[in-house]
Amino acid sequence: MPRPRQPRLTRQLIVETATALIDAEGLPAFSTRRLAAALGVQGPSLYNHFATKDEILDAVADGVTGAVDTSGFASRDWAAALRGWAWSYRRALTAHPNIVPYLAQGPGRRPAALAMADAVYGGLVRAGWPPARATHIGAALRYFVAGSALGSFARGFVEDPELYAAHYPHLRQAHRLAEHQQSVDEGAFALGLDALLHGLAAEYDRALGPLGAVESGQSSG
Amino acid sequence: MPRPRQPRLTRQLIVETATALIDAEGLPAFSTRRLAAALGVQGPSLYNHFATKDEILDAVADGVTGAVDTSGFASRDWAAALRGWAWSYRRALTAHPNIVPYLAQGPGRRPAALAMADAVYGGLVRAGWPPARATHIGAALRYFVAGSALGSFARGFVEDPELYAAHYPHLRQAHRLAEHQQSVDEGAFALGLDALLHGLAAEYDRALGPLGAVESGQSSG
DNA sequence: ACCACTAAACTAGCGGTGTAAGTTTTGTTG
DNA sequence: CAACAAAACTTACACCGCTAGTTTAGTGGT
Repeated sequence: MPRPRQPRLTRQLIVETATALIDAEGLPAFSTRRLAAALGVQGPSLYNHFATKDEILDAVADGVTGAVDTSGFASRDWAAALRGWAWSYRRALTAHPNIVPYLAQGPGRRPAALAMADAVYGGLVRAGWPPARATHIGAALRYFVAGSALGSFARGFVEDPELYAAHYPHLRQAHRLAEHQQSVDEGAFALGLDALLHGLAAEYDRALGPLGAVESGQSSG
Repeated sequence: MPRPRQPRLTRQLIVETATALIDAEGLPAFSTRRLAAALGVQGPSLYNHFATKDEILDAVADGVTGAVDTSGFASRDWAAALRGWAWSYRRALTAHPNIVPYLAQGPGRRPAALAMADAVYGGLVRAGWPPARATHIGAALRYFVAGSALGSFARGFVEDPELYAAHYPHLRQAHRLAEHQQSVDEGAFALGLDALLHGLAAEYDRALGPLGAVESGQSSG
């Protein structure tokens, strides 16, 4: 049954199905043959549209990153923009937690990720941060967001609390919290983000003077 | 050639060889057959000592985590202890960057990771942090360290700077820095860690009073 | 209207993977 | 010395990513 009247496969359709499949069954269970089956097609047919499995995963990851909102850098002060970006970034990743391991480790050439980095870097430089500092800040926040989305020890705790209690006495309490895994993760994220931004604000004042350099892209210094 | 006079395989020997192999050739290239070959043995022989490939990887990951130094929590104030731990943690991960993706995504039951979490949590609580806060702080720092070890955009930038310059104007400078990838990563880590600790210190003073609660485990409050 | 060409599916198959099953021999223990 | 466990072996299964070659439906040119 070759060359149907209407193509059954599209890059977009493949990516959407792949995303749904990964969301539903996890990254290890995701294979080209299974993806093809979900599309009603034989395995190798995918290679008419993508050169490699990683290229498909890159497209999926790019779709996830593309949902991140960086508009704050155009309208708000750098700290508020960073905060909004970080939360949006986190939301995008936790919406598709199963591709995060791939996304986090990946160089790859994913336009959305580069566009995001560009927006953050540009916004920080425009706010007066020295270029090198802007690079570091963007990277540090990415580290934090990606790490938080990757998974917590809470997820790793086993069901039986008694099993570890004897060996690791302090974890008794923390262990109980594993039930509220998600809220722990979010609480840790909120706390860490606040601390990071607080520290950055102090650094900003120290390095650039409390007068503030170029505040919002207006009026030079 | 079954059952040699002296066993050729040991759990320890397997883990050591696996670590070396992953360090040398990367995680994707690591397979049970290749590991067995490196040990002068057929593939399935490994299963006399480990039930599954993941169990081997868990052991490797545990070995890496085991090198993290948490002794600071016994001797220094919480902020210094956190700083020392974070750097030690980072050093342990960057010493074996290739298993980090596995380690980061994995819950797994790895005693060293649990011992580490226990030491951090205990140290923070002893310093006066409320238990919930201690959990969050430990998690936030793990997020940051794991994220930073996983990979930076610097590593992801392609060789040809001109290729992206047109599309993402702000990245021109950052792009050049890709050559100094390692120093960028480390700079971002140092900056982020300082900011985090600064923010936490402020929070500590605000929440527990500038007098400090129980400073070093002595003298109740 | 025909013909060449391309696109998009197919089938067949290669080399590799993790691991289960059963075999054989060695070392240890009652 | 017999019985048993341990630790290697061989064989084999189902799956993996991907290549190669085949077949046909649609498309552009004359």
